[in-house]
Amino acid sequence: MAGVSAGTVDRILHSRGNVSEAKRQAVEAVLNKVGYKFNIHTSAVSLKRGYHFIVTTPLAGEGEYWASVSAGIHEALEEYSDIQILPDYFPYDQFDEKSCRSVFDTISKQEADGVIIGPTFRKETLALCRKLDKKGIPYVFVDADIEGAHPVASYTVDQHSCGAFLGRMLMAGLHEGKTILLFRSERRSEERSSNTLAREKGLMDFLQEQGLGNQLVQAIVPQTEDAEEIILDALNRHPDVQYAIVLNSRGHVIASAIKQGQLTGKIQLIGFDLTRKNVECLLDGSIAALLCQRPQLQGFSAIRRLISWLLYHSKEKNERHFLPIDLVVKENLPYYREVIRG
Amino acid sequence: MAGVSAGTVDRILHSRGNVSEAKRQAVEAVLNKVGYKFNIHTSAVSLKRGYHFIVTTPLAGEGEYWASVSAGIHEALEEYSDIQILPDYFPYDQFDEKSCRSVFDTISKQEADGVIIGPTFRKETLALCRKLDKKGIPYVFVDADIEGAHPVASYTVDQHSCGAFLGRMLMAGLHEGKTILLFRSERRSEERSSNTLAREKGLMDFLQEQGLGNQLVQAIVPQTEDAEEIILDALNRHPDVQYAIVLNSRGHVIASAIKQGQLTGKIQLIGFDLTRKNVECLLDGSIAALLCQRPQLQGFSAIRRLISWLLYHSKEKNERHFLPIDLVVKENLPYYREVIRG
DNA sequence: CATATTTTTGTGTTCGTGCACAAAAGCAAT
DNA sequence: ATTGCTTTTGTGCACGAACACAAAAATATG
Repeated sequence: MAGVSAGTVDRILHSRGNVSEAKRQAVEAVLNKVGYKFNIHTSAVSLKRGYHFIVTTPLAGEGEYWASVSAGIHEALEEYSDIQILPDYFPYDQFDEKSCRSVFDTISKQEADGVIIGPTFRKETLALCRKLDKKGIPYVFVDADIEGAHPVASYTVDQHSCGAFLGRMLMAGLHEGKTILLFRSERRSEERSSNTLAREKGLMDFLQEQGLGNQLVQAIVPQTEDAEEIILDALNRHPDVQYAIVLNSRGHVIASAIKQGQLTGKIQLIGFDLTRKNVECLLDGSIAALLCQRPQLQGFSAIRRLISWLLYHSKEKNERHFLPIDLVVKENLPYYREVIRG
Repeated sequence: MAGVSAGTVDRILHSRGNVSEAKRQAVEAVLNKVGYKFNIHTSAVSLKRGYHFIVTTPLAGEGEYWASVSAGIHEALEEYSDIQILPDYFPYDQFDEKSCRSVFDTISKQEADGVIIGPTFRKETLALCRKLDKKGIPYVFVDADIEGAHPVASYTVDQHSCGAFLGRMLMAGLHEGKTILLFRSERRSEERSSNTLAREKGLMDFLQEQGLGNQLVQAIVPQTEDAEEIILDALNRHPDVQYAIVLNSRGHVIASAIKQGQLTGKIQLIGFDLTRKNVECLLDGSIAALLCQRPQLQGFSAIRRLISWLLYHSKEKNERHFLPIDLVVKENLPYYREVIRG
């Protein structure tokens, strides 16, 4: 080292103050010259403290979308196992505003070093974020971004592009005089997830642009017991349908109706997300293709970002990361299982 | 700790011997109980040595396939910058066996702690691997695997599935009475890359299976100056062509012929690999879609694996990792740029 | 039994980092 | 110049890991 003691260097690196200007410059010059790089891992060792992370997302059963986010979180904790992190899961019901509110309420009373939020309800999420901002607790969004909040980062997918991507796939395969049947859930517009809405807009915009707008028809999928019957009915009412599409991860519901009606192969079903049920349908041919986000990468990245936020000194906020959109069919499916980095 | 000194634990962890059976068992019991996890980063600090890695792949210009592999290697070195690694690049000419032989010869004379090989020529690669085996130097394959060698791991793509994937995409979009035109390079079969051959087989098998075998015609792309003319000629000779396909990364060559002949939009061109030139064609519409491997992930994973091989104690060989195959079109392209983990 | 040899075990130092505390230097008031 | 206070700087220890070396215990040889 050039001139001073380790203590002084430490004060400079952490900007703890009480350092003379002369020495500061001298040390910084040396740091630059030798290309000093902060070592996050030895730092973690030396800090010898643990971190408490809160993860709040819609509740997910095994094999569902949010379970993959958790899997990514788990992988990151494994990868960074030299940094002691205690994750605490606070799932909420994505169809119940009240559940969300009460869970977020509990969270805002917790002590935490970082929070990962998979947001659904805008108002509730903003309220939580305000409280976290006030406490100075960093948070990261996965799957969706909420405007007006100030997360350290967000890891999402551009759903509008996602819809356009679907549009292109449909356009590429659509035959003369054939139509596309869009299945949508029964819920009112305000109640549908913002992701689904954005996908729909992306799709519609694309089809309009390409002059295919009038080749799309719609059908409603009810939440009731007789859904299958109603789906089959819709399919039969539209004999020209070549493509059936679903903009959320419930494509397998349509798939079972298709299997029921022995329409497999006649109708190409395209859905979203590599959930276990969808994968099964992809394998048996009742779903032709799935558009996928990378939920695991979202979870992985979120943890990674919180760690670097807490341990690094540079603190710039509001990064927006858009992750890739993948197209998965039977042939490339085996290689999409749980891959973050090979 | 329970009973013994740090030195003894150290001897046990490294199986350095000279430890009494009684203490060994006692210590191992404690390690299990407290869930001991080796910390690779502090280990690297205290080892205070650097590692010398050799990277040998076909020579790549900026924006080409192998440049992405290097980018992934670079990212890994950045991520693991607390472990001192000196990479040494030894590119060879992928179309010249002799160049490869002489480069591999040089490599086998070098001192190295690990080697990353992007293989092309089977015989030359096997010769190199034998020498490395003898010296006990670990090596990893990227992009392609060579049978008979004993790499620590390989990070490749299942090219047969890749061809089948392409087949499915073609089948989904092919109209009645239309054909597929496959452009292939002039080289003799033995000289074509094994990846390209495997893709071709995967594609052919799929089309046969689906009864579409007779809808595929072929044309040769020469390496000469008048390639464009010949390509255009082939396209004009086959007025029924809906899809043009190229199984290597030279799709942009066909694309410029298509632009020249003002056939953009009339003929759907599908190629391989997100090289800079191909990306440009994707953006201007002359290429409809690209099937992509994840060269960056290959490079990243290779470095990562060599590090864990050198620093961890468990040493199992011959892992084969098959990475995903992605479909990229204009709409999802922006999100595929240089993503390893967001 | 004493000594030599081998095997087993413990200690001390190192790395990069964080932090508490001690030491030194600077400066003002007496 | 001495005292007291603040600002600046240095020292020592900790963390988990690696390794050289010293110390102690066990065993062999005379």
